Amino acid sequence: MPNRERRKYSYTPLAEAVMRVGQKVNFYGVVAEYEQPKPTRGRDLLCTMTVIDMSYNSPGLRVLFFAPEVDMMPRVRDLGDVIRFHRIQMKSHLGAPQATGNPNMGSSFAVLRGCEGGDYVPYHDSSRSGCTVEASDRNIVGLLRTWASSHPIDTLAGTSKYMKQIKDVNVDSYFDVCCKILFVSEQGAENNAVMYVWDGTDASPACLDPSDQSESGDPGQELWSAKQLAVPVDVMRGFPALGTVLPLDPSGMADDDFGPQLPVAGDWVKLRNIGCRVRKGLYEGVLHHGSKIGILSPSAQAVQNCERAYEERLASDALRLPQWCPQPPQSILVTGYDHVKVSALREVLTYPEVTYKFRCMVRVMATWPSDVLDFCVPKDDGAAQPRDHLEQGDFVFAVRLTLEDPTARLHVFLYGEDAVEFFVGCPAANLRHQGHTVGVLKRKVDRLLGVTEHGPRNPPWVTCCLKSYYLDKDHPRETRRYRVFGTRFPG
DNA sequence: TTTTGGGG
Repeated sequence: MPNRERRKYSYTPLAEAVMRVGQKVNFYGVVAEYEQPKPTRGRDLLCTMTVIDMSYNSPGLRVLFFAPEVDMMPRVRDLGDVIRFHRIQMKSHLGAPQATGNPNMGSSFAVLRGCEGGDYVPYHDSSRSGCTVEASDRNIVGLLRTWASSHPIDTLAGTSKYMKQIKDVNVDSYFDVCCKILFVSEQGAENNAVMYVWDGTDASPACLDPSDQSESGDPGQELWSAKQLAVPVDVMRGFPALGTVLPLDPSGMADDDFGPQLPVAGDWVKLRNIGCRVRKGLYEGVLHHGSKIGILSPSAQAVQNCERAYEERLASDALRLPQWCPQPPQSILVTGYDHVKVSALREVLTYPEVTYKFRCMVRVMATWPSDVLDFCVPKDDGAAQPRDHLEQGDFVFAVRLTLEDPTARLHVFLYGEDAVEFFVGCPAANLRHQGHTVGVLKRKVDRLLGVTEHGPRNPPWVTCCLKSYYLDKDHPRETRRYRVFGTRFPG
């Protein structure tokens, strides 16, 4: 544009910018923290970030950028990327400098990759006609890239007094968590997405929330027997084998039309200021208006720590066990296959072969039927006769157990001879005529379910063997079922 | 035009 005078911008080092409270400034910076656009109580969306440069490396400058639409605010892909702002307002908040931008007051931005040797074309900018990058701009960007390559930006990310791992979450307080997004589902008529997040650790067994009580007379069994996660098995197959997958409800962050800008599967994020609740005996993360979704680089220390710890877990027989089961593990159930590696229930659920055998460390959350009186049913060939005319030998155990470990819940069947072996000394019978057997069964089942005189149930960790099978050989995966075998409850 | 949120 030789015949038009080009506006010349001067860029202020951050150390100087923070001295110019009340003025509008232009600056370049390296993004050290970035939180996704989210709704505000006002008309605009807000995205926040911390930028640094060689003059102002720590703690960096907080930038708040408001805009009515997501596309009008900087969409930073990775920490360490370079950002340029024009006409951004310097302010002070509680003694700390901060900058606010808003297209309404003429603010504009351009974001470029942060890696050395990268090009000088912004991958996102606010100008309709494309923004200008001159030789002086390339110089600044190059200097920042070189400087950033020798200054890990990671020091800020992943540390706060609120930081928790998934194994330590509880309903009592708000917290932060660094985690990987495994899956984001659209579901329900409200089109509410659910995010499923993971950090390689195991959530503790949740106490049944009093507000989570079922209204039926059944003491909570129905809740406990609910299957987990509305995640298709094919999706779950892509999940890591171990570690809790925590569902996260972002709807509390929404404001009328806008939800938060959600990350996608595979991203690592730092969730800030989130809560937790218990639904059907399982933890669920909850975002609220004050929550934030910050991005993390795969190279971030927090991410590396998660991945390294997880690799260690995978490789160690002892660390593979649920993190909340007693060490060394003890079990009131006995299996004959103690040398066999323990599988997590997610591995059982996603195993590629449909007929297979596993050993698991689980808790028995519920039985169905819930009354041991109904544990035995007439065999098929006797079903036509009145129940009272049947011989004892005409009955068979048919019980469904809900098993839980930190990775999944699973319905398994305890049937026939496997059940007779399991209950040791309690043959199948018309239990309505077998008071003694019923008493023995009831005591065993109560111990399995962790029933106590008063207070919430707390099922003990037990080892058990499972085998998978199918009902229809033409559709083995669709009709896969699981049975307990090779497992005894002596005493 | 000047909010919103501003780490808790």
